[in-house]
Amino acid sequence: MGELTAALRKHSRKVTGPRQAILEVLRRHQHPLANREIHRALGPENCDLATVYRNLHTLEGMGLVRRYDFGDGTARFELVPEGEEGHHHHLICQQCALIVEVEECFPEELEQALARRHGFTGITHRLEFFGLCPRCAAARPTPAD
Amino acid sequence: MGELTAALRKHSRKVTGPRQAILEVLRRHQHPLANREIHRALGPENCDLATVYRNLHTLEGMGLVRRYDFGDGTARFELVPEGEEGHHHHLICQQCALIVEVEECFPEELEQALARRHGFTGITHRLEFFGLCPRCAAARPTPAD
DNA sequence: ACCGTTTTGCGGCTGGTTTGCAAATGACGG
DNA sequence: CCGTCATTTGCAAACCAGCCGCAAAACGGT
Repeated sequence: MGELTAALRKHSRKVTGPRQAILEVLRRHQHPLANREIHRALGPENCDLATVYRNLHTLEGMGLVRRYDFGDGTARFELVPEGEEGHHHHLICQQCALIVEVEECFPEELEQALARRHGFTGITHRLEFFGLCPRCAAARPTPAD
Repeated sequence: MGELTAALRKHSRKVTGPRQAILEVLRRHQHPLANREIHRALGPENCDLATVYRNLHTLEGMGLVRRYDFGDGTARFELVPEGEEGHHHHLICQQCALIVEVEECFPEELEQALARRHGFTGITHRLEFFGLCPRCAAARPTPAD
């Protein structure tokens, strides 16, 4: 993939096996993946876990990959689609960890107003939704009040 | 404070020194506090760090305390005010960690629509804002593009 | 093919959080 | 006021995601 090569060149980085393999894994999976999961998908034999960590950090810095935090103490990563700019959020099932991508986003004008009111600049936000997916809700009718 | 006692009773929990002390610390501070900070405020002599962790977990489960995640790998806790139901969010300076409470929240109707569309129930969300506070912005004019 | 720079693998280490276990403590009935 | 029993605490060790240093291996441009 030329895009990877180009991005790496621009940062004087090298096109290595692990890097390509990691992006390939992310390309195959459409959900945020944890370092550990990527490592497992690569085959622990082929690449050290530390290398996975380092590369995701690097790729994130180059904007090829986006980091998500679901609050469980594990960072997850998704491939940033071609020319894609804006971020998106997720709806996560608290039971089975099913992840659904969500296009809703916090209203831009509200965010700007908020920033202005407090004099903050360069404002961003982190937003994730949690709930019980249909499958899990069916399997567990009423969670015992 | 009878509310603490009542809540503890309801869960067959005991009213212990550390528990009261922890709530007292949270009552005095209006910002989310990390376990370590609470421990320090208590005087490391008076209560073990592990106890702080355990109690915050317990208190969270009883709804007396609310957990916040600012994405730095450290959980923070705030006292839930009397009869307070709704949560609130925070605006955090990425430079100096200044925390401002914000009343803006993700639009209820959008969240409901989102849940309905995907068949999710019991939906909640986690939302925090990040940016550069006025002080830090002044101290660091242009973050070098 | 050569050389300088970047990466990798490996082991060790950090910092937040949890757990096992024996001793201490709170709740409650007598 | 005291004994009993479940809960809680302190302590230390275990855990876990993530990070670091270093020597060896891989890459890119010549």
